[in-house]
Amino acid sequence: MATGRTHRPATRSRGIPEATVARLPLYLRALTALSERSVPTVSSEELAAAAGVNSAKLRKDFSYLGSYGTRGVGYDVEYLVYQISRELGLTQDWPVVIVGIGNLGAALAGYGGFASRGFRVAALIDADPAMTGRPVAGIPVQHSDDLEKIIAEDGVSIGVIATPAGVAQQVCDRLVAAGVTSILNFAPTVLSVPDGVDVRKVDLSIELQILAFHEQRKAGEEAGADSARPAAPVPPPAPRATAAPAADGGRKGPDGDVPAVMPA
Amino acid sequence: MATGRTHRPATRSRGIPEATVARLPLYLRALTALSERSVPTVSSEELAAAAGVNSAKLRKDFSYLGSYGTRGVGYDVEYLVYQISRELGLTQDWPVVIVGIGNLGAALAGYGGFASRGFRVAALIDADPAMTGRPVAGIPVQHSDDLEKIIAEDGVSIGVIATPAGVAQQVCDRLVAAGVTSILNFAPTVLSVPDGVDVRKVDLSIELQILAFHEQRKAGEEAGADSARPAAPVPPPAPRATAAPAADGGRKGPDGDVPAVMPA
DNA sequence: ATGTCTTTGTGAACGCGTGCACAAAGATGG
DNA sequence: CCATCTTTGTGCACGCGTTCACAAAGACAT
Repeated sequence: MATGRTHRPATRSRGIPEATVARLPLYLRALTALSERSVPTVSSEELAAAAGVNSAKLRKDFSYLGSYGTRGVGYDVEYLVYQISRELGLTQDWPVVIVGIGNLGAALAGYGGFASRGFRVAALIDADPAMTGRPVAGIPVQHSDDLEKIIAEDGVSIGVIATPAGVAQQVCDRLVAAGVTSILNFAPTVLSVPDGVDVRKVDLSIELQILAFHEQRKAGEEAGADSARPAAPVPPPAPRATAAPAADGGRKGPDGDVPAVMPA
Repeated sequence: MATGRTHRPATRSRGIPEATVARLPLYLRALTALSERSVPTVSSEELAAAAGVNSAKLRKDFSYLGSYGTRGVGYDVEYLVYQISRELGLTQDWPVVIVGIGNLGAALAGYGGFASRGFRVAALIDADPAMTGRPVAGIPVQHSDDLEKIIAEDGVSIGVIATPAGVAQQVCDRLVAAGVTSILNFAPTVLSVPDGVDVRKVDLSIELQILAFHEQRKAGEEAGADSARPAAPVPPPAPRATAAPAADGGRKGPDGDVPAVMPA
């Protein structure tokens, strides 16, 4: 799971719960597949199975959008595809910039799932002059000096950050200052942004750590009870005299995280 | 946000809530950064700010692990790093295989965040014979014919799927049959797995779609009220005579999704 | 030793999300 | 036109997660 929204604590935007919004793309994908097989209608049961969710949940989700089903029959596939697309804002074109063209940035640039959903890679941006002009996935990389100009000219409102963690906040600041109001962050850092800007983050290592937790549980289910096998349990240490004030200069935050996503 | 667990509906594993488990890696990252700056202790307030969460939430999260703080002082950084690492199972070595070495698979193979958290890339596997033997991120790619052998020999229990959507379920089945019990799925498909196997998925395009939803809302906040600007609202269509049975052959599911993550 | 000050740990209230179960709606057949 | 059958849409209850607010615990100064 890529996690967390940032601001907008629980403000269900106009009656559509966040949890529902997060599932709409799932339904859309399943519906698109059905559409390509020319299936005219689906029941909530079938569609729920295809999307991997509960059918009651799916019906309730759709009920937030309106009454688009027909009792005794199901949902019209094409119509539902359109309605969900419209609700998600995919009927319009969304120019996107990707900043940080390392391995990950390059993978994102070539990802087919974007274009097919109305997202258009407007520009690839990297700080390395050696990258400038080199085509990645058919798009020439531009230097980060031109970041503001690119965003302004193309009217970009969505930015993807695939830089090393150390520079992610700076990049974020520049994107926001230039007019970007939605950011997808792949750098392992907590970004701070002003109100009105949405941030979603994807941290690959976090997902693995969650899996490891469950894996460990499965392994230790019927084994050694609780005795610490590793060497040093380290008893609760004697606290130092003065608590470190940890004078953090403003909001620069914990940028210097260990590994960078990409050496860019 | 990478989303969703699959099975184990809400079974809080041994008293630690899922939501808390999902945040532990976040705390660990912030603590590691502090540790590298040789900060001896942190208050819940400071650490919460660094991790981007509420301080009360953080304290409650830690309370599930035990009473590791000192009132009036805060938490000992090193000790907490150790405790969280142990809880997440990061004190042991986790061999991981990555299947599907396209752009994304290659990016994952070179991702520094894995090794530093106790994850070791045991093998890279791809179905393309042309890839076999070629080193990616210093690790030679092996052919998928040897998948079962590799998993058995290395005792791999965690698999990463970065293949095109069309083959993800087959790959998943082979991984599970070979003994893998945790899967991180990057392919845009719903994987079906037997009980006891954990699946987490990361869908890049879903994250963007969620951002687009909020972006659209922000844009249309004070504009045209509800009148559909796009061309075809498509009135609720006249339903066909017979509902399509959509005879789905078993659980193969909606594999043929539009774009593949990687042409591998 | 006593008082003050800081910070943890948690009881309790609240809100969101989920899932059950069923009534209403419509299709279909006679 | 009526009966039956399917499937939606939703009222309701329950449980998890979040947040507030505060008492208890310990550090520190005098």
